[in-house]
Amino acid sequence: MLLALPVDDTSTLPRQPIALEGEPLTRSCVLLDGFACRYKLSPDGSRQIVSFHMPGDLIDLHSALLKVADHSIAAIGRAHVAYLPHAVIFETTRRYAGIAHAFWLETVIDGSIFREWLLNVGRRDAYGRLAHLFCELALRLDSVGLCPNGRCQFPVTQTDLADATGLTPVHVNRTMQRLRADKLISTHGTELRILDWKGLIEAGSFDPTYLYLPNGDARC
Amino acid sequence: MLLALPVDDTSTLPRQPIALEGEPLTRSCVLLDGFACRYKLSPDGSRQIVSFHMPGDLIDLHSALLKVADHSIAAIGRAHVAYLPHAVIFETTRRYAGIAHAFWLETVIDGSIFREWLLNVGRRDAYGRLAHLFCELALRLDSVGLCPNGRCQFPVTQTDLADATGLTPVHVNRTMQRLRADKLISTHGTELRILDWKGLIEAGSFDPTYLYLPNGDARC
DNA sequence: CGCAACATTGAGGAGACTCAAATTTTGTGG
DNA sequence: CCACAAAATTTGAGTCTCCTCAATGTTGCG
Repeated sequence: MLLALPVDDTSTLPRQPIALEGEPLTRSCVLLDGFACRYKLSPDGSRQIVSFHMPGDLIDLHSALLKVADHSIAAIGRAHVAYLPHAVIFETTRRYAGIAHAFWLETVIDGSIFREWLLNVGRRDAYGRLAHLFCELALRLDSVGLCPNGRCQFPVTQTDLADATGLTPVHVNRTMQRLRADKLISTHGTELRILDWKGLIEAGSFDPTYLYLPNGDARC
Repeated sequence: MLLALPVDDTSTLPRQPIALEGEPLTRSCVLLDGFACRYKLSPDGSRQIVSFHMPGDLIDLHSALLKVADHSIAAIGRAHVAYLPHAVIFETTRRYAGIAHAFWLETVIDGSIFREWLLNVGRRDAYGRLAHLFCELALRLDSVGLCPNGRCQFPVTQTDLADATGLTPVHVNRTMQRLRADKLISTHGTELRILDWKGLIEAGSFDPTYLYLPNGDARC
């Protein structure tokens, strides 16, 4: 549905920024293929990833209402993106109330995920944080058919995971070793496997309600 | 403007929950007077406050699009709230495109603040986290005239601050003593005073852009 | 005046960090 | 298909921020 709208451009990117904090905003990004993340930089140089995105995600729809970006977007691994001009978004919402509603809902769910991340970073230890994050990502991937049998392509590095969970890469590494030793997950190159859904959900005290997935929570 | 809409009810509350996670949603809350916060509970009982609210805030506008609440709302100290039925919200957005746009923008800014909080909790130490939080709250209060000369009524307890910053009350206490010793803030009962705006902004590496305040950032 | 909530203090422990180096994997070009 | 460089992962040792537990002041309110 989204792709039926006239998009501005399409491009492939290795691991580069797609949009930068502080830039004026004229269009939103649709992720066609690969992974991406949004992140903020603190003045001292450390990075906080605030969301991960997978194929089909309209990454920064909210930018349509803002003049300046408060965060950056970067590809993780290789990615394809399309650009949706804000003018198109507004024209569409003006014409179709249903789509306007859907866009608003998208923004609302975005906020719900941020709240859950806040709980994750603020109140869980490293083991729980990573378990929770893997639950979320695997479930979201599964909901678009990209995680059959608990296996998915997962180009996210341990440094990325550290920046998303508020930990250091070293500690992420040691914690993932525990997750593997406990037979909750395994990694083979860039492939991630969920070995024990139930255990992972418990380790991360994961409840998928906040994702508001249409097809529900088959795995939970 | 908002208060010209027909509201459902009004009530005063000591420190009780106004809305609970998991409840079905039929109306949104407008805070008329006092302070409130939104929070999530993790299964092990710890609490993460995800936002603070001050008079005039439409606290959970986003709930209009959701069937179930993913968080709770509680008053901090005494508070007055009005309830805005979702039906009224939808009728209004259907009739007035400008208000629909304003509502969506409200949701978008809400998300921007969550992203900044994620950076705060994930990437700053206790001293910076509290400094940043005080900057945000004082500036938001100032923008509605509730923090003249850097003084404001501030009924938020140290336990609340701990739940908002991902720290423990004990550590918040010790850190606030440092903020006071460094002459950045002072407290007198429930009154909070910003003694050194510049110092506080630097300590919290605070940049108010993410708040998208209409009247700008007089203090920064 | 007395209870309850809040703020403060102390001592000890643990999770996470820093720094630095080694090892493995990945990607690229010859 | 191999060699090399760059990136990512892994390991080790030592440190520090922040946490836990527990007790003691302090303030607000009925």
